[in-house]
Amino acid sequence: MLLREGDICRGYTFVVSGCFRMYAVDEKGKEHNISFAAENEWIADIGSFYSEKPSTLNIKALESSSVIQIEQKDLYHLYENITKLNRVFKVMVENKYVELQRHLVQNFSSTAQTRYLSFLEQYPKIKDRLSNAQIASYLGITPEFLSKVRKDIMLEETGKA
Amino acid sequence: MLLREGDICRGYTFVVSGCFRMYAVDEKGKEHNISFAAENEWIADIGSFYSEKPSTLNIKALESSSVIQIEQKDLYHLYENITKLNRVFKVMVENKYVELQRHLVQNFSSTAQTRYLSFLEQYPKIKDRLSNAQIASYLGITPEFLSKVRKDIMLEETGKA
DNA sequence: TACGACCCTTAAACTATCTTAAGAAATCAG
DNA sequence: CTGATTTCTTAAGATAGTTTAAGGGTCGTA
Repeated sequence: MLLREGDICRGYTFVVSGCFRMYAVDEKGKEHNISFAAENEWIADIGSFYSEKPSTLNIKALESSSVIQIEQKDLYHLYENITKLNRVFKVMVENKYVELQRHLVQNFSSTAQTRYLSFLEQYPKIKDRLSNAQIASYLGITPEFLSKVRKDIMLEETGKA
Repeated sequence: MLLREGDICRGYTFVVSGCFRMYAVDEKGKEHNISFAAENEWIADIGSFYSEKPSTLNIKALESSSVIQIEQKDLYHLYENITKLNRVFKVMVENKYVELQRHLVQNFSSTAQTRYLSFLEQYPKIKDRLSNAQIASYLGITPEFLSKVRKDIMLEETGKA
């Protein structure tokens, strides 16, 4: 468990090996995955990190993982000394922002099947390592319905071929 | 029309009077509202602004409005001279980020009725100025269904009272 | 080898939301 | 004030997704 709801996100985490998910818990106690991070990716609650306010999200390992954490003060220190690094993180934040917007729009513009297909494209590395429940939570559907979606896709493919 | 999909968002807009919406257009041509801005609020595609990459969003007036636009170079110039301003914009970006996350989670954790009720709380100023179609687009439902949601809420209230 | 735990799939019944179509209400131009 | 245009509501039928429950596969453990 890297981050718990209510705590302030005090560092960026670089995933060396393994896999993490960032998720929110709603009023009914259900968990909703917002994003994943596997090898060579960064993860953090950017909102909490930069505002230094308590996070509403959780970050948790899905496999036994090893990570490198960079803390706020060290990062800011590096920012000052390495101008390029500043830009790297800036671009990363921008990308996460745009990704979040895309996720939102896609979530109310397309059907679960379409969302699943674009999930497969977007996360080719981890799609086979995640349980059905994790993927379904990211897509905003139940694991049972994900099963059906997969079946329908298979039927369509074999039907066409 | 303040920003058109494909253009780079080159400035922040401060709404003096009137009202704007920021929206995305999906593959089927449907429009999905992401956020609104009325008097004394700022609006911009933050992703495009800071990355200087083409926007995937549009910003359009809902009423005849008057605005003040601050351009990139002027803003960066002000950043250097007024340290406090830097912080003001930083906080604004953080808040928008968190709002976007909340919108996403809420969208797949709660029913249309719940979402509508929290929309009313969140946008008390503009809730009466927006057409049904605009509100429905923000909630991710059809205007017809919004009608029904409203009716159901009324029925529940009178039923209880 | 067998057993239990866990996850994935299937199916049936149910619910939320969409689509279509029509009528009622509000807005606007002449 | 009247007709035209747009927006809002209502209702019926269709679809997407959920819930519940049951059965099958896989894997670790005794």
